[in-house]
Amino acid sequence: MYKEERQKIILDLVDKTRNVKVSDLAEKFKVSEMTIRRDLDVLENEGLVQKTYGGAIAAANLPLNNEVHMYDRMKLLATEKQHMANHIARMITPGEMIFLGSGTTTTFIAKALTFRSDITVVTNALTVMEELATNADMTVIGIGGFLRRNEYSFYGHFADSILNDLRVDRVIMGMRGVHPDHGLTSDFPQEMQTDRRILQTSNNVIIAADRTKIGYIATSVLAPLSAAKMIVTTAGVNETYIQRIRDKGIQVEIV
Amino acid sequence: MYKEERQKIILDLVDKTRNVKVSDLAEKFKVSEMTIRRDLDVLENEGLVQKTYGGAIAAANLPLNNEVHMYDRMKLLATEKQHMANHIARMITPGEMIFLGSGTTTTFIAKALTFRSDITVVTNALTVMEELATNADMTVIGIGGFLRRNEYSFYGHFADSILNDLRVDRVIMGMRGVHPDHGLTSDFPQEMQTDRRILQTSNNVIIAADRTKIGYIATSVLAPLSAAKMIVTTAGVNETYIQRIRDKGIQVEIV
DNA sequence: ATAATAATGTTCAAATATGTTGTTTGATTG
DNA sequence: CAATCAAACAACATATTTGAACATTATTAT
Repeated sequence: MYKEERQKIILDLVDKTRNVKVSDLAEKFKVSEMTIRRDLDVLENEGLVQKTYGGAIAAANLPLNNEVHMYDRMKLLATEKQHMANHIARMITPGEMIFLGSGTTTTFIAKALTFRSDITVVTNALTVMEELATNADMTVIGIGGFLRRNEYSFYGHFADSILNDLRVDRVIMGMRGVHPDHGLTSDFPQEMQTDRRILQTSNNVIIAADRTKIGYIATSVLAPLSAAKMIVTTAGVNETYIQRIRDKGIQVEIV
Repeated sequence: MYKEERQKIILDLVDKTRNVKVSDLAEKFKVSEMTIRRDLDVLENEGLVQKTYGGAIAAANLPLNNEVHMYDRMKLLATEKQHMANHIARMITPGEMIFLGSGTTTTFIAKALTFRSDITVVTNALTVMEELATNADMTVIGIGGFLRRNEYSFYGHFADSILNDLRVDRVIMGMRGVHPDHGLTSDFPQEMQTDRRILQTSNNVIIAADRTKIGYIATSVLAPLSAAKMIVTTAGVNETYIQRIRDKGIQVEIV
């Protein structure tokens, strides 16, 4: 792995978790802590993260004149996700009952669905519930359970028991890692059981995963790739992975 | 958590609530009070807060943004409910597992509980989930179900089935009507079943009902008064009703 | 292949974050 | 206003992290 890749992944992690540890990263990438520090130095100089004693957090403030790059990147990432979201939202036909998972993209999808009153949305994402509670008027079913704070999602056996009784036309969820051989993986083992149940509530599963997630292998294996019917990702994705995923009979759309 | 994050959160809190206590912060972040003082020193040196004896307040020179105004205005309008909320919040002892229903007052209670990491909160209120997801760190269990939009609550048989498996130390909920003879009544028949289950999850039920609710009879009869252990209401309430409620052995507190 | 360059690893003294203790300072109340 | 008690602080203790300097390994160019 090149240091550029590593740094990109670190940046993604910081964006997502808001806080990383040097020791964790060193272990994760199997490099010395010194190397991680040097990576963080680079990222800090580009204004992308803020180093702390022991690790780093997301950059404190918006870029100054010379660092417009970062702003553009953020905007671009947001636009890409927005794009994916709109694309997926257009697939949903009147009368459908869909499940929406947690994550930025699915929240965008919820936003795109607010004017649709002819569908039913089931979700375990607090952000989706909020969006649809205030700005929409379709039927919304929330999945209860334990609150997972940094993801704003609900999981655990209470969630599972509701999911047991549900069957939906379509499942739409994000995924931390999508790999041709290792399948669908996530970062939070505690939510594994719940995520698996979600996948089982329909055989029409759409995975929304931007290009950084394709080829990535996270810690918890949720299901083989065949659990998904379609992967929606963003431009610039590694084509080799895409080919191998398509070879497995999974539809892939790049938007 | 890094000190930078902690300081950021402290700053947010100061902005939001106008004043923080060293002891509360130390407990919330599980660090020593000395550490909090050092954090406040940093923030004070940056001109972001002003230290006081026992805590800190927002820096005097900071322009009051709309949000703060809004908060203050809300607080002013809802002083009575705020009062009730604080009163009830103080009853909750460490280690307790409580149920919080939906409504303005219970949302205020949630706000008052954000500092408490030693309790578990079960709720069917979207507003409570939001509040506790962003500003607190105790265990939160959400009750799923159908979303009731104008009340931001969840109800229905999915909710019921989770409630079936739960038993809490204390139930705190609002009530549309509280009458000595007609008992506890609500306005939304569809939620009746769920509300009844909620009442059954503990025999320590506290009803928060401002003075306008006492003596009122709404359309759906949920339970006789004896389902409640205590009614908390506001000054100016009709004393005749209060007497008759007390005669039934229900504790009444007027705050 | 060999040299040149870049990336990464290693070591260790200095720096940092936090806790602890004993003392001082400030607020409150009879 | 003195007594009292909680809060603040200074000073020290400790565990962890850092970064400069140098060593080693990988990559690229000649």
